[in-house]
Amino acid sequence: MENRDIARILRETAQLLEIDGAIVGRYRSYEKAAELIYSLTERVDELAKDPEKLTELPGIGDRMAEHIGEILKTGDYGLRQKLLKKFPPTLLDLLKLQSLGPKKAALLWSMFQAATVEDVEKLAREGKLRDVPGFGEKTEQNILKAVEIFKKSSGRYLLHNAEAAAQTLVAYIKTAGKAVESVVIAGSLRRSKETAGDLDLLVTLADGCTSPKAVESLAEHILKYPSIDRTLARGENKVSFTLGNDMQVDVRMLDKECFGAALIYFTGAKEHNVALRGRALKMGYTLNEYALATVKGERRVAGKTEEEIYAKLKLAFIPPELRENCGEIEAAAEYRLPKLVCREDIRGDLQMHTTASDGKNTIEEMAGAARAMGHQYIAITDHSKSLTITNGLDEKRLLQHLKNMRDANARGLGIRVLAGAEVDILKDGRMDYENELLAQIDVVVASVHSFMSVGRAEMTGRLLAAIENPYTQIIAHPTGRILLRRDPYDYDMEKVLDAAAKYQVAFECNAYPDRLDLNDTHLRMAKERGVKIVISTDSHRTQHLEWMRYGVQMARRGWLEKADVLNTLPVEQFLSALRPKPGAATPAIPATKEKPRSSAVTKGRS
DNA sequence: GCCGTTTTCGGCCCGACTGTTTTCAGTCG
Repeated sequence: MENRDIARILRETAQLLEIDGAIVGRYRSYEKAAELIYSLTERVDELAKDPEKLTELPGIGDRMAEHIGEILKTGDYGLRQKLLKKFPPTLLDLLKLQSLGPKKAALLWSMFQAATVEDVEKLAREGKLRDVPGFGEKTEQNILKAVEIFKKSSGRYLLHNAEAAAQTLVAYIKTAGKAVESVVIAGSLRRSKETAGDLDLLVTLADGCTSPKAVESLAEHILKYPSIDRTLARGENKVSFTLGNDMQVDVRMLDKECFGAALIYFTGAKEHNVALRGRALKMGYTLNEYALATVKGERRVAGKTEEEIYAKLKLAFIPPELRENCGEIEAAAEYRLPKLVCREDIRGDLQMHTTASDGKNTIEEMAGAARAMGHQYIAITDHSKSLTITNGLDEKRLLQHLKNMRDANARGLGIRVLAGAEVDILKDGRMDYENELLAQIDVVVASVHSFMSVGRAEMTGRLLAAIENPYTQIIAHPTGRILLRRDPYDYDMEKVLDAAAKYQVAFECNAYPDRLDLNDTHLRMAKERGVKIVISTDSHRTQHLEWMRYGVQMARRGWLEKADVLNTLPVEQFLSALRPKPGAATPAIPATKEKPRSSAVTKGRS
């Protein structure tokens, strides 16, 4: 059983308990257990073989360990089933509606047996909600709006779209003039999470501009932003609104003395903040968005910078990408946080397409753009023959394309061009080209593009077969997810990564903003097994090469260091670090048998 | 249900804001 399934059962139990009116602490312990398990890199079913291991986890006691045991054994949990006899499962959907929480949902159920979003919408349209205790006309309207948003969007946005929206807004807020000291993007965007649900902006006020009146006029300015659709809240130091695409924006305006505390607070993740506050309390401090202060006497201890707050909490500075309460606080306490890979470490890009298949630019154009970005090498990896929709290359065209890439490289483009290919992994796990041909490709990138729903066992076998093929060097976009549109393929990631480690096959961290694949958890799993990562953009035009930074951000979220990422190496070292081809000549001993092939490679490498 | 250099009981992160109330519960991040 996967951790996420266990976490889901516990989370639903927590929500049902809250609807049922359980005391705060009880449902929170289920919530905390769910969050912990969701973010764990070790498998809970493995850990649970030794019950002591489970109770060593923070927030898991004897009782919770028993419950987890029950979930692993039966696939479900008795208390959850019992609560689902009392409340229908669709009631949990209601919690996704803005302004409707567990208390109000429970009330609607008890008064009207309303259990679905449609039920609630009907009640609101009929004007029946306004008379419910604790509701009113305004709440009724808010619920109708929430239903509308619920129906038409997933409520999340791709990282690069959210970033573009945020930057435009930041530039606008800065036009307020001298009242604004700084405007920074916080929230999940600062953590580089692959999708954002909303934008969090932090505005610090310049000296002499902190009076209520000055803040009021700044809020006025912000709310005149032309793309605003609806103002949600307007208080003394906070404004919230939605943009035309329903993206919610929260802006907090604070004194610059609070900057560090506020930035930690608004960067999150919520779970990280909760854990930090817990640590603060144990040390006799209390932490909020204004400062770190002593519990007794409320003496201010820190607040101006994030660094000083982490330092007072006896923690190393935690980079935003790691702030998910996934072990980063423990690591920071022992000063063993990873030194994360950064964009400047990257020397090459190992997946991109040209006009030979479905790309928009030529070999020379891609090479020129990559050189201009400072890359030292690229692999051009057009699609293979089975992927007809992309104009995939058959054997004859591939041979010609390999020659074209090598010729272009030989002409000297100021960047090393490796003659690669993105080869389809067929339904039965065979590769789309015969080994004889694969042997002639400098960098063999393998990936799945078809039959994505074959089932877990078959998909696992398929990837294992691909990895066992001696010519496979990199597995590209390994889970196949398309963010907000397509789920990852289902397969046994542990098993497949173990095989990748055994056969020295690298996994890709695909930087294409719709993919960002592998995700953070899988990257950590790969790192733990010693599987090396290649960050590639999967560019289909020159502009896409810039997306490398999203791949690096994802790699950082996966705790990767420079040494974990192969394309931080100079080209010769990179090639040596890839899985060696069968019978390939080592640099010292030329293999006469392989002469035609190795001479081609040698030429390519010149 | 978890947990302890205040505690084996009684808390559980913390504050802003709204909308309904007439001093505060619920929701949200």
